[in-house]
Amino acid sequence: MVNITFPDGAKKEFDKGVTALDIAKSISEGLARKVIAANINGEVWDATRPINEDATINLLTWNEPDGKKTFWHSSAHLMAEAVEASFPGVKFWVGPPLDSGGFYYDMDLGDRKLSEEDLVSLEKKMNELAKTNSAYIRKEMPKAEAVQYFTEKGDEYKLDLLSNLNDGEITFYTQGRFTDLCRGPHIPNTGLIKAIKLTSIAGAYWKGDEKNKMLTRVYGITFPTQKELDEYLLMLEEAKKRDHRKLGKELGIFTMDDDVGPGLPLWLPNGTIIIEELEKLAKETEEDADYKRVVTPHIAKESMYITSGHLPYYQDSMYPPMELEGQKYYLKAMNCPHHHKIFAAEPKSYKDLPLRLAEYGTCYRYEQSGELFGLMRVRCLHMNDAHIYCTKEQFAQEFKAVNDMYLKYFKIFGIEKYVMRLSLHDPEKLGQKYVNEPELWIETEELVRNVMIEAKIPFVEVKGEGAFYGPKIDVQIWSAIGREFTLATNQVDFAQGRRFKLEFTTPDNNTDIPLIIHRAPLGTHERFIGFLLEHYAGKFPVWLSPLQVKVLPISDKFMDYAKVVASKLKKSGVRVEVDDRNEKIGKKIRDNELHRVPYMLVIGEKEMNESKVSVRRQGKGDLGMKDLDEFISNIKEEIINRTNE
RNA sequence: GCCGUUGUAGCUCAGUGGUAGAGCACUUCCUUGGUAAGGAAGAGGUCGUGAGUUCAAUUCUCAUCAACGGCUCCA
Repeated sequence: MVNITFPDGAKKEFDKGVTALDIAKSISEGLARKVIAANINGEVWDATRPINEDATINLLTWNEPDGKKTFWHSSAHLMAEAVEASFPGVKFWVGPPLDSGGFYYDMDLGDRKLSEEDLVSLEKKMNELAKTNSAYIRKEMPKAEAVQYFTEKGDEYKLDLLSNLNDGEITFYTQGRFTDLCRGPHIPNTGLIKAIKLTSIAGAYWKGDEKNKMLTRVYGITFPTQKELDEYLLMLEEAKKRDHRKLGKELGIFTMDDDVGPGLPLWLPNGTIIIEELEKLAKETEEDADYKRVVTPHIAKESMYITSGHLPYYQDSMYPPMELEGQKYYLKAMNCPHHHKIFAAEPKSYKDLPLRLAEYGTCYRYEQSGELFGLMRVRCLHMNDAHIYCTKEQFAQEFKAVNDMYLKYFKIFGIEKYVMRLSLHDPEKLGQKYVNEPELWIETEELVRNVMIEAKIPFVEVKGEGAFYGPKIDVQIWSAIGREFTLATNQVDFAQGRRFKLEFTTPDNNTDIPLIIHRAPLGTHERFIGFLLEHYAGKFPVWLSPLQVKVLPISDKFMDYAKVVASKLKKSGVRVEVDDRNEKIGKKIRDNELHRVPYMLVIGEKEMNESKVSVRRQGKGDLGMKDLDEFISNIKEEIINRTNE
């Protein structure tokens, strides 16, 4: 007998060799039908795997993340079975579930290419195979036997996987006619997979290394019911409507032009208003925090980027140099070297520190063509940049002050869905991707970690995401279609101060090198506005909205009064236009609702006679008649307070 | 940069080996209408670009550019 402990602490005895599925059945048939896998002593197991020792059990269904993952991983196997049936000789690499939902499988199809039609027929095949209710059968295998199996098959990919596994930890899974080397776990049988959608075909480098062969990756998603698949597809449609590329065009925010070049957005008048509002916010905030503004050129000589160390570490991301008078000049990809030169322009004392130099700097980065993505990833960017030069003693407070500034901004914009990431170096890439100062790395990373812990700001740590000159706190966000980006960043730099020979005189009349904080709480205009478009679904709060009020006369009899209203608003500093088209009021409302104009003022006979306006709020409808002066003072307050509605 | 897909009017999209169509937007006219589309007429495209095949190419082939979905890389 084995003792099974349930999540609520209840204990029960079962025969040795009992499975999670048996246990579920002992509770109810309904539950047993829903069980996907089970957490046994903290490890996710097949629901059909015999339990031979006392254990704690947590039955996993579709409602648990691990249940979903198991479901999708098994779906990947089902897809592989369909692929193998359709394309004999195909070799598989790995087929994991995705945190964001669904799964993929990487495969080597030789010279064959998959088309969209292939996906449709594969889906059909998968549905047929699912209906066979084939069990996923687990089998342990000695390493030698496994190696022999794949050697005979000529499967170099699975042999590569096996080379990292030890004897005794190798398992195979078989469902229907498909057998795969797999750690598992899997769902009990294919019949649980009721709704299948293969979403896309893509190339993916083997082991994620661009030097390796490119495999074919097929993405898909599955659900236990058709309804859930339909809902998922609907959700994708909705997400596409939020896409900043679509909204940016509809709302006249930015445009791209082939003659200007890829990744070089042109900011239209509406977008420029948003830029100017953001800069106003940044300048106010930075002035409050005792930053000093500077302005620097867009280019610099090669020698500066040799000094900074950017050329060895960053050259691939910079536009190639132009040669003038025997000198090479680079377009700047970052503002820091220019700012360091400003620091160095005059001798500094400890009394000058912390020195905070701020600039909305224009930078150019030669991003690889395939990486460009609307406004989120571009080649010309305007960075909410500043560099803080401080002593080691001042560092913690300065770094924390930057974090506080982030949080203050995020509150203004109502940004809640983000992850703070402590981005660390990768010791294996010291000297290549990261300056070769192992002790300084550890020391600085600890410094940053402590600031975060003391500030009680939750964060995750990721190795290999640091800047070449030091660790950083990145704010990670997700675009409407689920792509991850760094929105804002707060970086420590222990390297460039020394490289630029930046010094200050200490109280005891010695010299020391400042620590440098690189920070961009509002990231770049490009990415930030791209993000805001999606965050607000185009419905900017009044203070940010390119057009704040549209005056809608019922007919042109009221045009003169409409113009008086508009001119009063304009004099109060409100961005306003009159809809003077020869259209009915319903049409005017519809068009301005679609353009996300926050306030519409309907003007007719009543309003004209009483010096009033009928206020309509975008997305909310008619708010009723108000005195014009009352409306003006309300909206001005909303603008000044940067009310986030 | 790599793999795949796409490229027709300002936007969304039909379509064809014999020099192109719809809806919306736009212009003009009628209409002067009270909270999400009033009516009519009109204008607008050398079908991404370049070459090839053909009597004939927007349609077939190749190249190239760009966008999109991924991979790699990053604010």
